[in-house]
Amino acid sequence: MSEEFCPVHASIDLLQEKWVLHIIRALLAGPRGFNAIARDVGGVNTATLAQRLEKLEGLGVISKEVESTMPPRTRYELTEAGYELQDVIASIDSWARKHIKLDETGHDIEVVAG
Amino acid sequence: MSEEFCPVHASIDLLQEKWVLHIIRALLAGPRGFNAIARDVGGVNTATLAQRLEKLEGLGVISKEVESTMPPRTRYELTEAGYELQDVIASIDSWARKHIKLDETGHDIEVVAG
DNA sequence: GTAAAGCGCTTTGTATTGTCAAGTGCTTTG
DNA sequence: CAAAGCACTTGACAATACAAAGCGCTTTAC
Repeated sequence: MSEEFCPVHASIDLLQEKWVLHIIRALLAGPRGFNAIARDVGGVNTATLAQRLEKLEGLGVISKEVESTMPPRTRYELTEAGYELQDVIASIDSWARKHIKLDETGHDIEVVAG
Repeated sequence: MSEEFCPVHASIDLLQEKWVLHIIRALLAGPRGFNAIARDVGGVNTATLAQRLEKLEGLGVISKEVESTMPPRTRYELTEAGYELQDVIASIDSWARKHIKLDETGHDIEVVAG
């Protein structure tokens, strides 16, 4: 019964969680506060974002620093390990620019060979 | 109000959908049938898998070939564009091997600086 | 000098999404 | 000749994400 542990499978499980890649991409541009991440990511709801950030912090991908409680000011940034995810984002970036286009309607996406 | 289109954001939306990266990783090892993908991916339910495959086919990331209807035999494989996602999987792979470990309990994962 | 906007969240419903279990009709393997 | 495998579908259920409102307080904006 022993499912042997596969780190690649585990990290895909992590990265495919909704908003995680978006959050990492946002933080690669530099440290940010809660609402700034929400804006950069676009369309995430704050309850979900709070929970994702908490999880990523617990895992050691990002770190949270409370700079002041009142007025509230928090700083999220990538840890050393988290920062190394830049290669993943970079390869998504170059794939996307080569293969992702808008279709004729302008509403949907298509993947082209180009 | 015009949200300008960002292909990178759009492709993250695609790749973060549950099971998508696992499916692509499985198909990078070669073409496979429906149940073989399910086994490689591990833990996906067939209803969800069917719908993910249909979507990926519609986008042009994978192609489906029905080899015989009875007995049923189908072949899914990556398109040219889909195959180029190997760089994404490869960078996840090398990040994972460097940074993902099991914690002491053996039940949870942790991200280490290493 | 006061109203509005911003900060980092939490809370309460509701909608969307994924899951479980079972089942289909047929062939090949044991 | 029963059991297992193929590629799925269906329907009821559970987990997840959502929108919207609100908190207590400061900093801008008029």
